[in-house]
Amino acid sequence: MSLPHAILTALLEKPSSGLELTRRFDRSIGYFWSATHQQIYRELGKLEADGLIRALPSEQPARGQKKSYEVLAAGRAELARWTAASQDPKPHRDPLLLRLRAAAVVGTAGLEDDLRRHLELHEKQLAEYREIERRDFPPGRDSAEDRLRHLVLRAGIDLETFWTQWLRHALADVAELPDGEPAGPA
Amino acid sequence: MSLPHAILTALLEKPSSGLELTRRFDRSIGYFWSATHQQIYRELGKLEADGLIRALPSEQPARGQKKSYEVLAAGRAELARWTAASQDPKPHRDPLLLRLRAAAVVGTAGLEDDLRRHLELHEKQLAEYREIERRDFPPGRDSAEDRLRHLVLRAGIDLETFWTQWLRHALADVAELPDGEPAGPA
DNA sequence: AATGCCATGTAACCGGTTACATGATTTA
DNA sequence: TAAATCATGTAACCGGTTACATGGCATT
Repeated sequence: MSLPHAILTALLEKPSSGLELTRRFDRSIGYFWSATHQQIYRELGKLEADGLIRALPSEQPARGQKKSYEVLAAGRAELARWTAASQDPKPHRDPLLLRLRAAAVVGTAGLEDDLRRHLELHEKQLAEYREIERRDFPPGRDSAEDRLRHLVLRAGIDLETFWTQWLRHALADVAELPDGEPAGPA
Repeated sequence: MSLPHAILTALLEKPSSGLELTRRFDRSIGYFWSATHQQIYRELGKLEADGLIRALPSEQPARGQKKSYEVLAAGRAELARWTAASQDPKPHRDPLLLRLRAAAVVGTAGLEDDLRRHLELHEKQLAEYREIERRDFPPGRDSAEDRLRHLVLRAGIDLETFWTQWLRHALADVAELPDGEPAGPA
C-alpha cells in the first residue's frame, strides 16, 4: 500500500493535478516508485473519497478540465503514521538474475547482447543521478530535508553503481563460456 | 512472465513435486524470485496443460498424493528462448526509500527503530549468503555452471552489502536530525 | 473543419497475496 | 482415534498493466 502515500508525499511537496503528478512520477519519484496516469487518477479518487485530500476549489470539475489537489490534515497524519510504521521488506524479484540461473542449465546463447544493453541502460541512469546530485546537492550546504533527499539519491547512485559493476563481471564471465548448453544435470 | 521459467529452471535442476518446489523457492531460488505454494500449483497446472512439463507416471494422481514433474523438450526449448530474449528492466519499487522521502516532509519520528530492524535483517541475509558462498564455492574450482551460479550469488552478496552500508548512513543521518516535522514547504 | 495535444477517465486483464478447504500419512 | 503434519488444491481480493474512450483547447 505505498502508492497512496507516494501521492500524498508528492502533493505535500506541491499541490498538483493528475497529469502533473504523472509527470513528477516519471521524473524523480518514479526512480523508486513508478506509476501510470491510470493508477494515479484511480488513487486520487480514493484519497478524495477518504477525506485525505481535496480538489482545489478554484477550478470547475469537468472532464478535460484540469483539477488540482491538496493534502488535508487527515492526509498528512496518515502519511506520518505510515512513515513511522514498521514494515517488512518485500522479497526481491529480479528476472535478470533468474535468467543467469537458467543459463547455467540451458546455456548462455543469446544472453550477451541483452546484458550489454542492460549495462548501457544502467550507465545512463547512473549518469542521470550523478547529474541530479551535482545540480541539486552541491557540497557544503545540507538542511534537514536536503540531508534525507540526498540520502535517497545516494541509494539510487550506489545501486546503479553496483549494477554496472556486476554486469561488467557478468559479461566477462559469459564471454569466455561456451555458447551451447552445458553438460547434463549432476 | 518469470514464474513459469523459474519453475522450469528448478525442475531441470531436479524433478520435484509442488511442495518440494515450494521449499526450494523458500531457499535458493526465492532469494531473487519468491513464490508461494498456491502460485506454484497453479503454474504447474498451466505448464502441464501447455505440454511443457509432465507428471512422472510412477505416482498415482490423487489429492494428498505426491505428484512429481519433469520438463519436456518443449519446456527446455521455451526456457532457452526466454533466457535469450531481450527484456526491459522493470522499474524499481522500494517503499523504504519512499518513506525516507516522506520523512523529509512529515518528519522522521518513529523511523529509526525500523531502519535498525531492516539493517539487522540485511546483515542476517548477508551472513547467510556468505555462508553459502563458503560452502558451495570454495576458491579455485569453478566449472561453467558454477561460474554462473557464483555470479548470481555474488549479486546477492553485493546487494546486501550495499543495503547494510546505506542503512548505516541513513541511521547516522536520522539520529542527528530533529524528530518532528521540518519547516513547511518552500 | 480537421488535426493534434492536453487532461481525465473506464474496462479488462494478469500476476501475486491471503484465507480457507480437503485428503493422506504419521505419531501420540 | 485424535492430533499433527504432509501435500494438493480453490476462491476472493488487490494492485499494476494495457488498451481504449471522451471532452476541451489550440493551431492550421
